[in-house]
Amino acid sequence: MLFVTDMPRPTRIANSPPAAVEEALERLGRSIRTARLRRRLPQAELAARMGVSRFVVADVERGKPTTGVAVYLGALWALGLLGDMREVADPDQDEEGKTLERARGPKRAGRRRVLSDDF
Amino acid sequence: MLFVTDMPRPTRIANSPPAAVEEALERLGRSIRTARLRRRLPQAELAARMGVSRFVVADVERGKPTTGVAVYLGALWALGLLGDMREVADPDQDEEGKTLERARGPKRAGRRRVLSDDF
DNA sequence: ATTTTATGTTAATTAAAAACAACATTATAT
DNA sequence: ATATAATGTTGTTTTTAATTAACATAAAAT
Repeated sequence: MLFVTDMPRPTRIANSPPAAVEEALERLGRSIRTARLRRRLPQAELAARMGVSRFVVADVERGKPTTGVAVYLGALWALGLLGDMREVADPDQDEEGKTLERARGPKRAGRRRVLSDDF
Repeated sequence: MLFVTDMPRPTRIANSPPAAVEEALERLGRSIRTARLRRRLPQAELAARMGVSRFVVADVERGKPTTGVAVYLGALWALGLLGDMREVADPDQDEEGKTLERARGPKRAGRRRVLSDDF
C-alpha cells in the first residue's frame, strides 16, 4: 500500500461552509441588497452593469456560497463600495501575523516541526 | 418582434472582470498568502482545515476570479481573519447610501422613472 | 550536501455554477 | 383599483470550477 501525494480526499467547502462563513456571507448579501435598494437599482439593472444575469445578483443577495468571488466584488464595484475590501486581511493590520513573523520574511511555510526524541 | 423578459444577453463577469475588481482580488490573494506564511502553514495544511484541495488555496492566493466566494471566506476564517469582512458594505457606514435613502426604507427598487410627455 | 517538504504545472474527469426560459407573486405608481 | 415593473421560483442546458494524478522545481532542515 502506497500513500502517494498530497491529501486524503477533501470535501467541498462551498457546499457546507463553517457556520461563521455562512453568517458572514448572509450578512454581506444583505448589505449589498440594502445598498442596491438605497440606490434605487433593480436587480436586473445592477446585473447589467456587472455583466451577469439578474439571477446571479439574487444569488449574491442571498449569500450563496458557491457563487464566484468576482461576482460579489463586481457587485461591490458597481455600487461604489469596492474600496471596503482594501482592509480585509491587510498585512499591515494583521497584528497576530506580525507577531508570529519574528525575524525573517518567509517564502515557503517551512518543514513541519517534529518533536525530537532525545529528551 | 417581441422583447420578452429580463436582459439582453449578459456576458460573464468572472471571465473578464473590471480592472478594479481584478486588482482587488490580486491584493486579497496576496494578503491571504502573507497571512498564511506568517503562520507557517503550508498550502496543503490550510486546505485541509478548509476542506478543499491545495490547488484551490493556490488559486485563492493568485486571486482567481471564478473561485467560489466561500473558498475565499473559508481561507480568511481558517486564518482567524474573517472578522475583517464585517465592515464590507456595512449599511451603517454607507454614507452615500444613507444620503440617497431620504425617507422610506424600500423593499423593492420602484418603477423606472419615465419622462412625462406633457411639458 | 543531502533529504525532505512545499509549491508549481499540466492534463483528465466530475460536479456544479451560470445562463436561459417560462411563469407566479408582490410592490409600486398612476 | 388597475397596470406595470420588480422579484421569486422551478426546471433545463451549457459552461466551467474543483478534484485528482503525476511529475517538476525549489526551498528549508539536518
